Amino acid sequence: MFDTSLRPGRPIPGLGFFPEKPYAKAPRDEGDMTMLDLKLVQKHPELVREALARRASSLDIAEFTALDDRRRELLQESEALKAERNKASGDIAKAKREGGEATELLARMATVSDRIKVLEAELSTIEEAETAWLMSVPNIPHQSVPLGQSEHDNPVLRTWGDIPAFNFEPKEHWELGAALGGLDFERAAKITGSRFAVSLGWAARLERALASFMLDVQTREHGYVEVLPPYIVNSASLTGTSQLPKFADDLFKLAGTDYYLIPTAEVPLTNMHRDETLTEDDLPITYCALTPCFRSEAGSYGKDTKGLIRQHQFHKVELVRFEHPERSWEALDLLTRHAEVILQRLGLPYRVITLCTGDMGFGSAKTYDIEVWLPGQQKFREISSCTNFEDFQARRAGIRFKSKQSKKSALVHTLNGSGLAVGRTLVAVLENYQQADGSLVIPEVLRPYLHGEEHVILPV
RNA sequence: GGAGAGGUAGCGAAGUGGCCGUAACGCGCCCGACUCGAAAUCGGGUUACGGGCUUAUCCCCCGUACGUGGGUUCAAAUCCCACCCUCUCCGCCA
Repeated sequence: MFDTSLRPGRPIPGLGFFPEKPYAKAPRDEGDMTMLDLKLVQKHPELVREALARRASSLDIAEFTALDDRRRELLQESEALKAERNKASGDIAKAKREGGEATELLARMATVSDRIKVLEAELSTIEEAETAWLMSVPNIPHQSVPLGQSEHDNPVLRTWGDIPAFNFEPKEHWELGAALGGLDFERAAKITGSRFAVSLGWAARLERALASFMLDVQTREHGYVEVLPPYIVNSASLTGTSQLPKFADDLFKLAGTDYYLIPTAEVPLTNMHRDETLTEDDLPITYCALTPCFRSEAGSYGKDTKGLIRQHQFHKVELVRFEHPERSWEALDLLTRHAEVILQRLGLPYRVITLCTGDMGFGSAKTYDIEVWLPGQQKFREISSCTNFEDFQARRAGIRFKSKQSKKSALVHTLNGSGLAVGRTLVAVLENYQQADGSLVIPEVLRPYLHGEEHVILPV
């Protein structure tokens, strides 16, 4: 079975946020570091500062604590006034019922109410600033994450399969796909623009077969519940999974609406349980979905301009897990294995790398990337990214669970990973299964999905 | 797109300015009594979040929340405005 010897150490309690209720309690850690996540900032600024430094974040913690001190001040004054007003309200009601007058009280309450309005106006300004600050703080990397500046510092965790030796010069997938009449980039550019592709005939069928195969393995063998979610989501969902507010430029927004095309099924799947309190027995909840993904690819001009590697639209089978905080680290290992199985069955060589602190995603506590070997490029290329967010997304999205004993609610841990990116898998199949005569052999596991087809032959 | 109805605890639902929001009433759920055990019946309990206090996730005190956001008022579930969602009917549509 799987090698489960990988066991990251103790997690650091997450630092995160939350759109509507930014001051929720953090889940209990195994140790004694029970505290509000804000208190993590307040009581252990050195821990947070160090974590931010590791991610090259320039956020100023003093700025935050100043805001928070002011917030408490305002809150306490306005709450005291509200208590007074509530009490006076009862007295006024009583006086009126008894036919009396309460002119003096009414006058004082008018002043009190005005003061409350002033306080609350300032309070909401402060809270806005505080939330903005919190929203821009990346997650704290797990202590097992290697330090590093960029993708060049990501250590290889393991490799699988042998790099194939070709007795001819292997072609790149776009060349092969075009030659075999399955990929048409020129017409896609006419229909839409650059970074789009038309698949036709065998290529379209092969991609559909790959997607079906992936879904079957994940649902039947790994127990994920198949979901067909909306491909369009609102800004609250994107905030929950942390694409917003910081990464709006990477998204396609529908003009005149609050709607966006999904950049990944992670967004609808994770937001399935936004603002819900689950029961402990519900966990883990595991979903998978095949969806198109839409990305603007802003800032990647000139990269991978040819072929299917970097498209504005691609299909992906995504895996999402909602886990008990005590089990999320073994779940990350499991999730990664679930993605790897697909490549193993397809006979595609790959390696797993651990993203270093400088290369991790914004909300990630730890990420493993799976990279498949592409003979045409003579390179390993990312085909899956498996991440444990710990409570980072759960805090923003308000996803809790109630434990039976303590009756207290805590934040769940969320994880996701591609299982796999379908378009890139097609690329890998093309490049790894190409033959000297320019034809393509269909991987055995896909043949049942293709009515037994074994080859794609070069058209005469 | 047009017309109408609605959104209050886990669910159903009452409440139309203060005496009703730890929210009536019913269901569910938890504990107890009765019972050999169960059902039925009877009694009790059962929102979340924030602030303060605190070693503390207990207790206690205070605040907030009736779809969302504004407004009127000393006081809003209740009155006014805008928006969102659900349902019914009509039109249109794959």
